[in-house]
Amino acid sequence: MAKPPKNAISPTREEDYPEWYQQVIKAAELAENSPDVRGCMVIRPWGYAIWENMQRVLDRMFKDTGHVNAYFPLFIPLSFIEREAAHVEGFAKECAVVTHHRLEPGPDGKLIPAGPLEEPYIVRPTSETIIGASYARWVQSYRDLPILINQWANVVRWEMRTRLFLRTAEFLWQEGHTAHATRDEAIHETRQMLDVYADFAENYMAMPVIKGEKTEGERFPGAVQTYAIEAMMQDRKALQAGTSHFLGQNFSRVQEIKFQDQNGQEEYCWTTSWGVSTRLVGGLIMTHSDDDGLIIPPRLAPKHVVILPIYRSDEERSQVIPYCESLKRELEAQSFSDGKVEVMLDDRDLRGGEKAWQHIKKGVPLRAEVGPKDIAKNAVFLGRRDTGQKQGIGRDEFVATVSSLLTEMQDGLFRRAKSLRDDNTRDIDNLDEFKAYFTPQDAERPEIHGGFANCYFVETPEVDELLKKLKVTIRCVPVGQEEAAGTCVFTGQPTTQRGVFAKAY
RNA sequence: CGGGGCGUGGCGCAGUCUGGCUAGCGCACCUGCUUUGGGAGCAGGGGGUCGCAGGUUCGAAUCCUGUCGCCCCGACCA
Repeated sequence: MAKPPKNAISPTREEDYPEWYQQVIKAAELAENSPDVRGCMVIRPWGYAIWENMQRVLDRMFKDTGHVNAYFPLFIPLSFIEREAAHVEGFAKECAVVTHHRLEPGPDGKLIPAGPLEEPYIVRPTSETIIGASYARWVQSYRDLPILINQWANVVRWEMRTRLFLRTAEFLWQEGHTAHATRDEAIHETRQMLDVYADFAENYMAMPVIKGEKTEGERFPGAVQTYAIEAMMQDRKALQAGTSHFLGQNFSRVQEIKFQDQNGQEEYCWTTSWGVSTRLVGGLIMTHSDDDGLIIPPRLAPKHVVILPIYRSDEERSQVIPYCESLKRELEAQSFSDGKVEVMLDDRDLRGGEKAWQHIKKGVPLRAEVGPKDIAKNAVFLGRRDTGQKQGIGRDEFVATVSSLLTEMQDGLFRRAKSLRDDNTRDIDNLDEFKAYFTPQDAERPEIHGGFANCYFVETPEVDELLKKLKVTIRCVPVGQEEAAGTCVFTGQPTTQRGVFAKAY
């Protein structure tokens, strides 16, 4: 009857990490590839609930830093995108274009597009240009500044190869767009939002990140500076989890976003943009989950506790269910993080084992099994998702400590993720070591290897070529590093620039 | 865009080379009984016309032609 101990997810992370990732998403019912629309995903209720929690927390953080929400059109006139040269270069190859506004029956009875548009629209891949057009109309005087607006939206980028949450043709995100009177103020805004993202990643997602600046080659098309937070996944690859761009006056010049300053001088605004997307859900999955499926940090979990009633007869049921319901109410009266403890009572007609496994795979932090034996002792049998630990605990003690237990789990997940990153980060100062670090033992079936490498470097075409060959990228130059002189690992040239290198998603 | 592969119940597949009874199997699903504290067992049951179109044939999932879609590798991917 008892099955041999087995992991819920197959393959394991060690066996095949990319496939494991797919299977975790499937087993946790987070999302699926749309069978009808190429490259797009269906986000299922459990996955969407995680995104909603992310939204709720971030939205409050944005408002606490003075931002307001607004909404701009899904479509952008083709000519808007053309205005900023680097911007065109970056996005032209992956745009969905709307050319008609009507369907008519064709000769074979099938519908064909009709009513061609005078100027085609593109579906926004990002909204700098369409939002900038509004800003140009709204701003006249320095008194109109700053504009601090965020938009929650979907965007479309016609990607060749997609992966659930990490890169999909359509995805959900927020994009902040701000306009300022001075360069310093805009730079401050850019850095402030980078800090907000890092705060969110570390304190809510329990995902340690490195804040850094992107090199020229990795910059947002049209930006003067791009900052990002970079996280390490369990396969030791890097994930860019959020970006904050200082756009200088590049966009304001081509869009005529200008104002009169105190001296009556006409000036162009300094603008910024910043965003995080549903990719964060992918980051959350790959940071914490194990070979039994998803693990959700409690502060973002849609449900913190699932109560699993156990009974054999109607008679037992009539005893167990009321006990569970009152336990649920008591737990829900407890506060956790910035809300209450979220509890679900799972009274579905399924076998106990199967039911328990479903919640394990979905990453619910705590499972409380309650049967007649527990009730006799006024206790529950508690399982922790993060450590796998299970033990009986008195009901009153459980209720009294649930909040601190969740906090302990949240902190533990962060520490575990940080150890993984720290253990797989090293300073490298010679090229042979660099190559060895990033070269798999078995090229046919690459194993988990490498990690983050901190190296002095200069950016040259030859260096880019070598990195490309190794499939390694410069993730960022961390902010707040103390300046020191070193030697470029690749060219031997003296430099003070020190960056984080890694394979990346 | 170049190379390779695949379309058969919800999912995963066999059958195709060598056309032939009513198109099978596993999982999932439904019902009943026995079970139930880490993924249950037995019995019964529902569901597919074989991607699509045309052709060859007494007969096509199977052969031929065309077409559509998807996947993998490469290229590409702020």
